[in-house]
Amino acid sequence: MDIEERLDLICRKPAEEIVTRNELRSLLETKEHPVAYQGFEPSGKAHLGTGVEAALKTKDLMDAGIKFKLFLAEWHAWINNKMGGDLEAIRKVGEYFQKVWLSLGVPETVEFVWSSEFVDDSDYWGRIIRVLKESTVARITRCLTIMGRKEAELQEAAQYLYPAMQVSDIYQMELDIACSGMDQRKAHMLARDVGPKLGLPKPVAVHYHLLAGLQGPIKMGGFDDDETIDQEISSKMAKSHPETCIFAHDSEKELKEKIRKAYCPAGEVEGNPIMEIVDHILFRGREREFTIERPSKFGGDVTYWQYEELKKDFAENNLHPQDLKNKVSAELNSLIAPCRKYFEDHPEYLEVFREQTVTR
RNA sequence: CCCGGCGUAGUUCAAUCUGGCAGAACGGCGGACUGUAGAUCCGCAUGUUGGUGGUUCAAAUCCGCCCGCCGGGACCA
Repeated sequence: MDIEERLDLICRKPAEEIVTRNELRSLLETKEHPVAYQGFEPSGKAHLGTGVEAALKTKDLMDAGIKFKLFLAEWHAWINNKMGGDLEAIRKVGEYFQKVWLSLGVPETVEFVWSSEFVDDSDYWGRIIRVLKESTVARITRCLTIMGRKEAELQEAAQYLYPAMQVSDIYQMELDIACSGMDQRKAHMLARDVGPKLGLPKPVAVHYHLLAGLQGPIKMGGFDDDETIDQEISSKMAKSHPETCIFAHDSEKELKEKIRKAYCPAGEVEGNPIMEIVDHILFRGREREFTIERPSKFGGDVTYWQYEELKKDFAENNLHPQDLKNKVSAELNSLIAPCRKYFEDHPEYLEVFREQTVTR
């Protein structure tokens, strides 16, 4: 695989923003196996974003020859009051997440890293203090939205530690690339701003699209100054709203019912969660066969090879939402089937969710 | 430890002062309209009023105690 092919693989959808593509190219040119990571707060069940998209993107980078670390940020989850702040439960959810990703195709050679592995390292905390000393309170405050909380929920002083910890994580693991959803970009920008001041390299950032919840667009505001990004974060699929969130191991029945109820206005592509799934999960910018079965009275079966063709037909009302939904249900069903199967065979990993109430 | 505020439907809150059938909005569910969903229209259900004891014909409401959350203060050799 040459550099351009590797570059395309890394930048492939659902990737949405690369900071910067040129830096990524020169990284690939100068380093045989750059190191990347993606961090998560273990909390709640994995869904199409935290499970499927994360696994797809991890696999892309690994296929492109990147050494990949999946980081399970137990302490961050604790600060963010996930799983009731119970580190024991958080750890169990982390083990569950490992199985989700592996079942969805992440190669076994991935490295799992836990934040508890280096929280007793003074270098780690020393770097946090150095990051904080290079940052103003205002700057850190603006980063707090990476925790996915609204202003009213940002009341605890411990939360101010969070962005600096995330920056310190990047250097602790000696990463070249920080990969995450668009909602984490402020942490990576902080690392890119502060790192050089501390004599540390700027990480390349790979940010992927946040899938909308099945309810469609929500205008909440307050997550980003950029209106498009703000809407993307506001509307994202969230485990706290299970009826508009497809979990990585939903039953076929649950999956179909959720898709059936999903917001999907005919002819409207923007803010359409079903179209987002087609674009970012099913096509992902590549050519493939995508055959939609239709009764002959509605035009009979139709095959698309590119998302752009499908998008054009949908926008011109030549493709009805109902027919598209049927296809998306079937595709997603087979995509998540291995994950569902894994937890059918290993139900013990789901026990942690039995007693716990869902936390955001 | 002290002072104050608060605790009511899934959620945000009203009703508390002045005791008299516990309500609204949003959300949810069902139906109509759509070859999906949403929107719209029609209809339905929201509940141990934090717990407990008391006063009263009658308590979400008044009184006692307890629990929890929030804010402030005190303590800090």
